Amino acid sequence: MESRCENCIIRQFNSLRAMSKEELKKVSDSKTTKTVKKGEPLFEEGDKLNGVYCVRNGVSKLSKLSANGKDQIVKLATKGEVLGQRSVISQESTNLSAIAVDDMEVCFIPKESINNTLQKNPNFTLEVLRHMAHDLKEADDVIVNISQKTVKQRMAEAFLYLKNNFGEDEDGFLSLTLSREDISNVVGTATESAIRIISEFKKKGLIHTSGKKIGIKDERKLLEMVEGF
Amino acid sequence: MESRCENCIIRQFNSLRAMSKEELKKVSDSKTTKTVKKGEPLFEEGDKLNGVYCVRNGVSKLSKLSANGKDQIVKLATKGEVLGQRSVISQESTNLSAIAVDDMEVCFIPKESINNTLQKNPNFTLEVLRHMAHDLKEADDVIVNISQKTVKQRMAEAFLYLKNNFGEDEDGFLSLTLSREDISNVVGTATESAIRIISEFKKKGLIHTSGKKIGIKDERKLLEMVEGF
DNA sequence: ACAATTTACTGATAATTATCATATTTTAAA
DNA sequence: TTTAAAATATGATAATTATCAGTAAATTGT
Repeated sequence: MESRCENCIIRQFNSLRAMSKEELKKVSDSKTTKTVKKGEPLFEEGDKLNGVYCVRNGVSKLSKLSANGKDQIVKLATKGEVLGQRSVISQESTNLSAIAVDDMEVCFIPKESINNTLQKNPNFTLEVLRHMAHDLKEADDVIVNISQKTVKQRMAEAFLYLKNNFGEDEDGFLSLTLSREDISNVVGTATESAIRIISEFKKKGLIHTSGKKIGIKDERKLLEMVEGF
Repeated sequence: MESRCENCIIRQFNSLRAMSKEELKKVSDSKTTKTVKKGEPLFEEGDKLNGVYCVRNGVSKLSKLSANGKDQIVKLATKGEVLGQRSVISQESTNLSAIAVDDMEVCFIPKESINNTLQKNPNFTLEVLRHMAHDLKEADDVIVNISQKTVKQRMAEAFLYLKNNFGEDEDGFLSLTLSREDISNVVGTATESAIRIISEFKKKGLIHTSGKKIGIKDERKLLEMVEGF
């Protein structure tokens, strides 16, 4: 496993690619590598972050606790994504928790390295800005989806999203296996409702399951459902 | 009315304050001032923007059309806010429409001025980044609110939001008067449902109305409702 | 000032979604 | 391996919210 940022392929997927060689060296010297086990937090809502986390492996859910005690998952972050940027940039405590959905391997980069580069390298700043602009656009889409689509449509969308972003295994199941509760927290519905819809989709031949694993059977019909047919 | 950016107070509220004198002069020379009448669009979903709009006066709703034909209002932008930034930065067409809720006065700043400064002035880029980080955080809050709160709670929240962000007039009505439909599009519900809840709040003495104007009567109870009591 | 149009409102009802209760299966721990 | 705990599943029911139909009020243009 390569341990120098200069040679890390992961970098190509995030804003760190806009750093200069020297900047990367500094980052690499200051970074630490951590493993986080499934279910453990990288950080929690309200924490003040002393740096960002670059995901090398595994998946993390970014979620926010609501007043009624339910979590809402706002994003699923995987290989190449940088977590905690927003908090470091705005120098506020995070509004989200990051919890490992898989076993993860992450690099922790102290905020000093980031802030330094932000102030000196406009290319890097611009790259971060582009990423954040993209995230914001996605967030707008999520808002519209949640408020204008039915739970059934959002469930269908969630499965397609999981397929497109995390792929399938050899047996045709979604590579990322979420608990029913996590699924309901992505979709923004009660766990029982999510389970019920999974059963319904199964009966209709849209998906198949095996334990908690879910596979997509009829992508077209799922897509039609999202579109509202 | 001052027409040079260098002397414009509005600037203090947005990222333009991080521009240098020379940069501001260039912006000022290239900008054009427009008035937009109530109901008219600044730009529409899918447009490619050739610049950003700095709001001098009035309020604009930023909304996105959903598949079922309803608009979702994602943000209400007022004096000092810069619209279209995201689109210009990511060089994509906008995902949102901006429509005047009031008569507006805006300055249009061609994207060249912005892009130039973004590449040369890290302070400016960082400032824009901070703003975007803030917007993203707010978007997360909206997501959690919509998915975890009831329509009634979101209505209560919307009224408090309008009071806190746009204030009240001499008679105790919210300064920003939205149509019932716009309110429902902010909250993410059917117009009839919004109207029904307004009637209910009125009966309970939480608000009072006069025509389409709405005033807050019992802020505390509204707050309690938002919190879930 | 008046007709035309849009917006606001109300009731009845249907559809969607959440909640509670409980059974079953799976997973983890002793 | 057995037991306990957690996750999944399903039914019954209640609560919430949307939709449709229709009336009243307000706004706009002439």
